Amino acid sequence: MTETRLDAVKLDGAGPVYDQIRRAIRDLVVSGEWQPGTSVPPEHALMEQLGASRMTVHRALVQLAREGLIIRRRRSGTVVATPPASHAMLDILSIPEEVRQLGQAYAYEVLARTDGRPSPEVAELFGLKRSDRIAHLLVLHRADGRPHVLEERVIHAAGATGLAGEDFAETPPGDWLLQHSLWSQAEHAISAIGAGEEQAALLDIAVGEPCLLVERRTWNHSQPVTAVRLLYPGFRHRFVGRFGPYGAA
Amino acid sequence: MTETRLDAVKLDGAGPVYDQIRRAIRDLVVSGEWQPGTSVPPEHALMEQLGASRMTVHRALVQLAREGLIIRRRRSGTVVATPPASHAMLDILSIPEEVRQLGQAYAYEVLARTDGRPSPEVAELFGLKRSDRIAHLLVLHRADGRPHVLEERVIHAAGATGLAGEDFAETPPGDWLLQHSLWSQAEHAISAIGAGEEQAALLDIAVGEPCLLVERRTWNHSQPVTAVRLLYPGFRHRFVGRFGPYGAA
DNA sequence: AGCGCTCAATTGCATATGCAAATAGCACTT
DNA sequence: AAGTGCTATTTGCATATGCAATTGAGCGCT
Repeated sequence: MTETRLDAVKLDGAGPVYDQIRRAIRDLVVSGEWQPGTSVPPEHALMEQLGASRMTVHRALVQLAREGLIIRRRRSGTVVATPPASHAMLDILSIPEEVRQLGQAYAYEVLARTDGRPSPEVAELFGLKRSDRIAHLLVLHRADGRPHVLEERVIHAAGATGLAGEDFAETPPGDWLLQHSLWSQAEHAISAIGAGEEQAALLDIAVGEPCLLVERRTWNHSQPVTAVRLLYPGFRHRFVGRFGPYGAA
Repeated sequence: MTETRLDAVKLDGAGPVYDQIRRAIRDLVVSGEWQPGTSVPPEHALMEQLGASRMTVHRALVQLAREGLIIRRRRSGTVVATPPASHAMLDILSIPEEVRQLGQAYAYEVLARTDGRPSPEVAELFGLKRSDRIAHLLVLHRADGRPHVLEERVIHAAGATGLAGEDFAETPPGDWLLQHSLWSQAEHAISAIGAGEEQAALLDIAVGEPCLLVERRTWNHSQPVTAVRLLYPGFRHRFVGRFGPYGAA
């Protein structure tokens, strides 16, 4: 349990004190400066460091805990939570996991990879400079041997450390990115489209067969990280969500 | 601004006091007993009624406000919020709104309506008894005159007051239900499917054209309210969502 | 009627204080 | 080694208190 640097918590004087504290700590967490697993200073320490009462510090920490950024336990103290990227989001992000949860055998092949500069279309789509270095991948995921989803992905080298030396033989790029990149923003778009010729061949379906197209782009503090297009044969996939009128259940 | 009944707030003695208060008021709101717009008793009143300190009452109310169930303003007091069903959820629920936000003219036709008992399939799909009374509707929504989405809907009469006397001439059923029913749970499923013959004719597209199928079922405290299948021509629709690793942005 | 002023109701925030509950770590025993 | 119990640390909860900020409502003046 590594220690965190206490003097890293700095207030900005804007708004209520408890909220300054909350934002200060939140920023340290989401920026990665306080890594998951490191322990947050106890209320007494923050109280002295910041010159606020314990209840005020408490209020900030309680709120952060409710937001899931930190985990608090009596006596053992407060630690930075491991980001839900590897939990809640995993359902959507990790295809191997998705397939295994269906009780099917997972496998994948990297069909193509090109490293270099983005084409004009890719640069446009993603807001990249033509001079940025990227990797362009085409991956086919299989469930019980049958084609499950076709993945076309662009990875921005600057956002993923160790990209050049990785051949994705062990881990498909989506899962690899979970380990080797950070993201703060994501955008999803879902639409329906007919399979093109090449796509149909790879997915082993008829040309024009309806498919779900999931497009996802992720950024880390406005720097692009990756963009992906996932093409699912439509008839055997559904995306399901449950919620109540006041939010997810 | 109607008044709320103060003695309706009852604690159950389970867990922290602030949370008992929070749940007590939340239940009054989500059950509809405290209607949107009615004013919640001020902190002092609750404090006396419940024998808790103001800060404790305050804590419960602040949390409810953050959850969006109530709205608090100094001096004017606290009122029950109008359910986000007509706000956040509206984006998805109200097709007229969706079309108008695209800057297109909205129109709709009720193509068919049957009132009676559910067929075995409908009963199965929805967990209804064969003896329940339902309405079965087929509605076509148009944007700028062109078919926009095809809606097939089942409404459980017991969950929607005034269903029998409503002909949906003024308001399409989805929007009408927002006014005349409550829901506490919803489930969405999105998939891709090719248009069938009848569907293609109605939507004015080719048979087999890829479409987005959105299926939604809603319940009110485990009692079915409505189920709907929305069929969107795929090429001109996308569902977009944005979020960060710690939740929606 | 309209305008501006004051007053008081109500929520927002922060502090100080005390006790309760959980438990990590340690000393001690078996 | 394994259990057993004590103690100190840390968070959780509730209270009492005081002041600040906002603003609806009434009042008085023109």
